[in-house]
Parts: sequence; C-alpha cells; structure tokens
Amino acid sequence: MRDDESNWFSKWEEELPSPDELMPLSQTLITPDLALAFDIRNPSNNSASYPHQQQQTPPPPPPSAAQPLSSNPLVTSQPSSAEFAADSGELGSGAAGDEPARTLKRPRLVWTPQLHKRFVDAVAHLGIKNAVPKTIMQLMSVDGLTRENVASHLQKYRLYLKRMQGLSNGGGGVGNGGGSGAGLAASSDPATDHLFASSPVPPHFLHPGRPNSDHFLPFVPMAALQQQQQMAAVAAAAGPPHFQPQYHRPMGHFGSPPNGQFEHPFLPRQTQNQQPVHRMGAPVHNQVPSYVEDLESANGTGGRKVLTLFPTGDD
DNA sequence: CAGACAATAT
DNA sequence: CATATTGTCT
Repeated sequence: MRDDESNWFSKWEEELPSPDELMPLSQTLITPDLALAFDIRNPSNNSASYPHQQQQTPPPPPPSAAQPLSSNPLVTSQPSSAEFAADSGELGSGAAGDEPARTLKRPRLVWTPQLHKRFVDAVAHLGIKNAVPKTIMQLMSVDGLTRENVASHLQKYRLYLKRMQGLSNGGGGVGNGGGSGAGLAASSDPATDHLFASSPVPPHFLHPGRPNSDHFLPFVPMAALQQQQQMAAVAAAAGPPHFQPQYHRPMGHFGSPPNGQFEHPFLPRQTQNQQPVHRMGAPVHNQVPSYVEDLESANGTGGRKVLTLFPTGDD
C-alpha cells in the first residue's frame, strides 16, 4: 500500500542529514604526539585499544619526490588546521595543489551499523535497478566513502539477501510484508547476518520478481551531483598521507567526556548549498527536521566491546 | 590456526 | 558493474 511506502519513505527523509545537526568535521584526528603518547603503533600491544586500521603501516611520507613546493622539512603538515576548506574553488585552480595523497592506500573502512543502515536505505530507495555502487555511493553522500567500499559491501549484502531469500521463501509465497522479512532468524553467518539484520531490509529486495511492486521511487534525489566537490572532500579527508581520515574512531578511553556525542564514525555529507538538480516540481518539503540517529555508546559495562555494532535499534 | 571483513584484481 | 581472489585483522 501506499501508506507502507510513505511510511518508510518518511523515515528515510527523517534520516537525511540536516545541515544544522551535522558537523563538517568534528571527528578529531589523532595528533601525532597523541598517537605516540599512547604508543598506538605498538604492534604487540594492540589489545589496549581497538583500532580497526592498519597497525603496522609506516606513516612516514614518501621518500622520493616528496614535497615539490614546500621544501620545508620541518613542516610535518600539522593537523592543527583541522578545518578543511570544504567548498572552495580549490579544485578548480588547485592544479598545483593536486592532492598527492589520493593515490596512497586508504585505511580500512568500518561498516558500522549506522553506516550500513544508510547503505541499505540508499539501496532501498534506489531500487534494485539503480542499486549500483556508483549510484548508491552518490545517494549515500557519505564523506570519504568510495565506490570501491560500496561495491564490496554491496556484494556482501547481496549474498546476505540471497541467503535469506532462499531460506525464507520455499514455496514461492513471498508475502513478506513490512520489515518482518528481515525478522526471521535464518542466519548461517552470525556475524554477517547480525550486522545486516540490524538494518531493516526492504521488502522489495526479497522479491524483485514482483511487477506489482514495480519499484516506487517517485523521484531520485541524486544528492551528490557535484562530484568534484565530493572528491575534494574525500581528498581532504583521506588525502593527507600523514593523519588518518575520519574513519573508525581512535579509542574509547581517555577521559570519556560526559557528552561524547561527537563521535560519528562516518560523516553523512551535508546537503549544504546544493541546488543543482531542478526539482521536478515535487512538493517535497525542503530540508528535514532533526537527524537523530543512534549514536554509538561506549558501554563501560562490558568494557571489552569495541565501539561500533550493536543492535541498532534503528527505529 | 581459523574465520570474517574489507580491499583489490579480473 | 559483478564476481573471484587475496590480504589483513580479530
């Protein structure tokens, strides 16, 4: 029914990042000093923290070529300038700048439930037809996320759905209504299923062969039309060879700030001043209310748990 | 040592 | 773009 449709659709809209709520880059990067202070690079003693990233990767910059412009060896590109010029015509005239770090290998991406949820939502709203990595990535509008990441995850996701499909419908009656389709406990792979089960699997996914559904999708948002700008953001995020992007979060200890709410593992791209796509006259309410997603909680109870993953109560 | 996840290559 | 394979981390 349409109600159903508008239901999850509404939720989708609610989940959209609101420029007001979202911070450009709150994720504080670990300063070199700090890293050293905690001896993060220590390979044998990694139990202390829970870094999902490389632990034996040499941070030192490329020996050859090095900085063509800046001959100052003293400058270790201090992260002090945490503020990145998000939207500036830098890429236009940034010929000389040309982020050198784009080629360097990127840290491992951590698919946190929230991020995955976004992924699923994006796919759901795109429809199987348009559910291709590129489109998904663009719709997700997640900063720092690359097509590769999405593609890889997408494949895993498809596997997950396929498994379910085979197990849930044996007689052809796929009347899985609502999100109950994902409610079943057909998990061969606890880990994978667990993560995926956290997010509401769109019904139409399990039965794409249903012409009736015929994919809703009144309009495609096409959020990130400005690919260039996105690139810039990505470059700024994972570009610099030294400090790490905002992926994963460093550690859950420290002083444990009472209001440690600025710990977003991923940064949903803000829909700042973007109005490139001409709305098809769709009476869409511009902007959305508040983007209140479940924020991770460093439960001091178990203490051992990493930081991400946990039943995203989601909605 | 084995399993799982993400990245990379084809 | 999708799939298969490899590498890395837990």
